[in-house]
Amino acid sequence: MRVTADDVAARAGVSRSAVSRAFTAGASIQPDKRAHILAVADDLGYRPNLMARSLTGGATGLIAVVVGSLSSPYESWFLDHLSQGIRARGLWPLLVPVSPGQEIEPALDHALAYQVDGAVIAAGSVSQKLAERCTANGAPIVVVGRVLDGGGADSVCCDNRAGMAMIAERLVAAGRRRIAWIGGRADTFSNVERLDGLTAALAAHGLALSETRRGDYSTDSGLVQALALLTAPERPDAIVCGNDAMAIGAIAAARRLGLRVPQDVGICGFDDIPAAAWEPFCLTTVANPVAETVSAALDLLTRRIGGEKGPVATIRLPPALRLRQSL
Amino acid sequence: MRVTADDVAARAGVSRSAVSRAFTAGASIQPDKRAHILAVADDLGYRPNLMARSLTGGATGLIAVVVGSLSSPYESWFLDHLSQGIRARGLWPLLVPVSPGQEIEPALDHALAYQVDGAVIAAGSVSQKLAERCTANGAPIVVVGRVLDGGGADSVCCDNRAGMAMIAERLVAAGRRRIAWIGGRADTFSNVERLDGLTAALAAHGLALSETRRGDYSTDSGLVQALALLTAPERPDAIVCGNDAMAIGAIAAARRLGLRVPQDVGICGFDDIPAAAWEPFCLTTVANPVAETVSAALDLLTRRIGGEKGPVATIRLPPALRLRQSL
DNA sequence: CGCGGTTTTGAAAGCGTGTGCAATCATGGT
DNA sequence: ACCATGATTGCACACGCTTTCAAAACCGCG
Repeated sequence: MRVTADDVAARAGVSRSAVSRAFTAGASIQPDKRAHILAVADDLGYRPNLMARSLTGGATGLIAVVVGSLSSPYESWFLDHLSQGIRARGLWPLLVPVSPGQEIEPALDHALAYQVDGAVIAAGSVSQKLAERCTANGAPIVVVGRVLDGGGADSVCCDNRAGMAMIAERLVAAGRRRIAWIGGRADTFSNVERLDGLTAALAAHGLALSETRRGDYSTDSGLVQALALLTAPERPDAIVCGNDAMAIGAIAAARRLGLRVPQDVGICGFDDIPAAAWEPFCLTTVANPVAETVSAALDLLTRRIGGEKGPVATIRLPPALRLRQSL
Repeated sequence: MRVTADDVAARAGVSRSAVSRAFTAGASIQPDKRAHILAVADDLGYRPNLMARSLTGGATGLIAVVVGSLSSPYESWFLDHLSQGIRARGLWPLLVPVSPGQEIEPALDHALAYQVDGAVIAAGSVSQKLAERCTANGAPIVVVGRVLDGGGADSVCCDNRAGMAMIAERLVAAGRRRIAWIGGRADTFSNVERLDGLTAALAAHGLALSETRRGDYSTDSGLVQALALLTAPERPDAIVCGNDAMAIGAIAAARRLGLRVPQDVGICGFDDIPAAAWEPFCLTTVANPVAETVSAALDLLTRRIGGEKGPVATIRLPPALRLRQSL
């Protein structure tokens, strides 16, 4: 039923080896014979079975992409860049979606069983053990958006502290005094670094956060937490959010309460997702260098796949302040 | 280097077949022997090579997912549901991203070479020829968000005309008279159906579109086109957009011009993406039943993969009006 | 025409797994 | 104790391809 290399060989009157060589660039085969074989193959609708090929070749051309809830604007924006980057390198993204609560390990295990050549991990927590197991299985990984403690894997990540320092400068310049924070899940790497960075930068100016609250990085949670902050007796004059989605929710909260942004309350986020620039928001935020992150991560990964040894690399990419109108 | 079934067999003192059977549910093997083998396998970090397995088994467990630009909110929202649904069925999504201009065929060809068990196509145009080739290659496809003319493949799609009829009712009920349209790319299936549906439904009320413009389904294009409409000498009192992203842009345009929504101009979209409900928008729109679409599509697909013959199915899912505040 | 040297070529040995088949083993009934 | 029955087990082949290796074909030149 399925047309194989043998069928093509028989039809073209050559051996199966010849067919294989016809499809292998740079293989030793007479040009006109190759042309003939390719013609016959095309006629029969034959394409080499990549599964079988990878059985001997060693490489599958698949990259596991571990990613969180895709309806979040940041994740999908990132995945867009990442998947294009993977394809641009002649590889294919095998999607491994993990829900926020889910364990990453069984899912990644399954992907490894597909003999992926490598993995980009942008969600979930990865232990050093897991990282080592992947490498041992011949699938180097690169972690994105966080840095592994043990240093078990290459990682590339935005410099969250530097970004927050920029925001702190801006807050001080704008004369804000009561500054509140809405973070994401407490154990998240980015949440820890961003909160820590903001606290440190404010302290350098003799300021401290007036209040901290916790959302879940969703717009809705930003709305809820900001409402709580803005209806309290002592209202903050600025709210810094752990990401843009929550900041957008916070702006909605301010509007609902009839407060003007930024006059009554300044609001800013982190990431600079496309929606941040939308007119009703005009969010002042810190641009997470997604394109650079993706290309650095894939460079690292392909180099490892190519067999490069050496110590784990940790790349920190500099963010940039995007001054719009919300702060 | 890589640990294989032979290694496990040698270490456990059994034949390789036994190892294979230990990992095959329902295979004939003594329970305690299976347990022992699994223990040894776990110890050695062995997992069956799915590439090799699929070589004999015939199925890979991979589903190709052809999807357009993921930074668009609708596409990513859809992919979120779809990828979860695929995994929930024990399958894995192989991502095939295609940029708007790109041809779908070469990309899908490559995915077929990976011996995917099936494909969900949510972007690009698929000819009947292509559909047949996929089926011939043992990879049934299901087209989502449009219906193939020739009927070469199963498809599931929202009833765009019914959705637009609901919007037309609402427009009439709200007393709108000068109604403008901002569509997407002209040749898109959804664009054709939605525009056609709106025109027909308005005609039934003796109304016609005052003006039609064309964006590209992005928020920015909605903004641009709406600005043009709203600054023209005869301003429309309602703008219907081909999707929510453009409607959001249209709202931004109205705000920028100091027009009140919906008092001065009513605006509505299509899809009911998560952002449509965000407070500054409160977009009146038509809910595209994404969850139902995904589950219907995957049901169809798995049934075909299971070998079900029969005529192509075309499932039309009913949309629902979401009355918010923009119209 | 013969010969060393350079492609081309096909046979065959894998790659890691599932599974049909025949052999083996345990079980229970007589 | 013996045989029929059914559960287990291992061998060997198949899956579709790449690649090594040695044989074959070709080349120009003496």
